[in-house]
Amino acid sequence: MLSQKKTTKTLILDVTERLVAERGFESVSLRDITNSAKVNVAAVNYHFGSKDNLFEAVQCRYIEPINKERLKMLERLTFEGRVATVREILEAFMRPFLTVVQGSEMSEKLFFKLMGRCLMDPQGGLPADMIPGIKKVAESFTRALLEAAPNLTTEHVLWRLHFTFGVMAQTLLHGDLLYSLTDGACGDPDAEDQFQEMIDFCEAGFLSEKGASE
Amino acid sequence: MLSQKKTTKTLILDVTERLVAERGFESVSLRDITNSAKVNVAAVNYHFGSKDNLFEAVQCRYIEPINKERLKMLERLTFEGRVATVREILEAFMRPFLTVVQGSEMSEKLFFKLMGRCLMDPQGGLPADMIPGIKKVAESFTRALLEAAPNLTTEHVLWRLHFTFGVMAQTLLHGDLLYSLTDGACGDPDAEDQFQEMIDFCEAGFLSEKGASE
DNA sequence: TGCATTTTCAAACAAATGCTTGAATCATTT
DNA sequence: AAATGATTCAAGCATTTGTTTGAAAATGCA
Repeated sequence: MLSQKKTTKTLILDVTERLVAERGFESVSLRDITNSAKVNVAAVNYHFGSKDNLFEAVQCRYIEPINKERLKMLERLTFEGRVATVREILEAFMRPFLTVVQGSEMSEKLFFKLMGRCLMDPQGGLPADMIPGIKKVAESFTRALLEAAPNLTTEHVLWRLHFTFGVMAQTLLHGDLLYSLTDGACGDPDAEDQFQEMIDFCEAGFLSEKGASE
Repeated sequence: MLSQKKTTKTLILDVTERLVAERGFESVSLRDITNSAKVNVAAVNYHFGSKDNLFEAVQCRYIEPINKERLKMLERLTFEGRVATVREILEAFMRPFLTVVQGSEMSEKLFFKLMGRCLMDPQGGLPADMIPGIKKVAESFTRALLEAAPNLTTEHVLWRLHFTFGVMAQTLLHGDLLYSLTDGACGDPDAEDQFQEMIDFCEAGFLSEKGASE
């Protein structure tokens, strides 16, 4: 059946990711979760083993699909030895946040906040089983960017990927701030618009000739 | 006397900012602080009133001087109607982190981490008496950037300042990550170098013609 | 149906949390 | 020295924290 009753386990997961998105990992207690989900406290330890494990599950749930989607997009770009542009690569790095949110039942705003927290707060270090995936992403994108901008040293590509990461995390976590801060003067923060703004900014940053080997 | 014994109050402040830099606000307890400072638990409430007040003091201690220095640098740039360049303005926005750390007795690494936390974790919302200063900085820099890049709309300047903020926070908080991650292949993260890399990246991002009114 | 497994529940656990108390100690001034 | 105010201290406060327990309820299977 399509609309079967939610199991306790996924109910806990859903409530947790909502609370974490709103308040951050460190500010969410087990009681906050179980009260909000109308579930017994012991259920968390029964289904997940511990609070830490629950938080790991929350972190993996979307980050893993996003990393897979990133690699898939990148692979398509570099298919049969084709050299992708910096802009295309950055798009492959960022757009998966937009595509994956549509497969979830969270609102865009909450989803982005949750992702921002996962990027900035990685609870107790990154979950161990996520690390290989992350390394793969970092390596693949670094390599692709080196080919796309051959006048940049590895060092510079790493730095600029690092900066791109900062732009992304900041926008995910506080992308709604600009809108509320300027009483809407800064335009409706439509996700696709924000996305294009980020790409514009980071592409230009990447292609800067300053400091590049001339 | 120049080298008088540290008062309990500043001792607490020093230990707190070290622990917060290392672990983040939410993960530091009163006992962590008082044990590490070899001071009675009650001393915190006696000298600061509450844990929240102590954290506010930690946040204000350096951010306020930094914001003052930012405004001073900006004012010097725009003296007598002179129009500053985007690069000069970005430098005025970021360099104060470098100048203020030299006046402190913290290590650069810890200081940057602390600043990153203050920017990303603002504990319980920003301290009330910091908000006017922050607004002043935001307004002044937005105005200056609008003059420096007259082809950009207010909307775009706000977005790009926002992105610049992300680059800065990410680098402050995780600037050491790149170094350790690549086993030093990414070069010694000398603060001045990092600083120039950030400026290069953000200047180019700011000056991007994509999306600007042509 | 009856049995076995899975899931839920109220209750309690020890540990840690921020904060307060009232007496003791220190410093400064008269 | 005496008195006054500022500071330190051990001890305890009430809550909240994550986790465990053992019995009840629900579920799946024979």
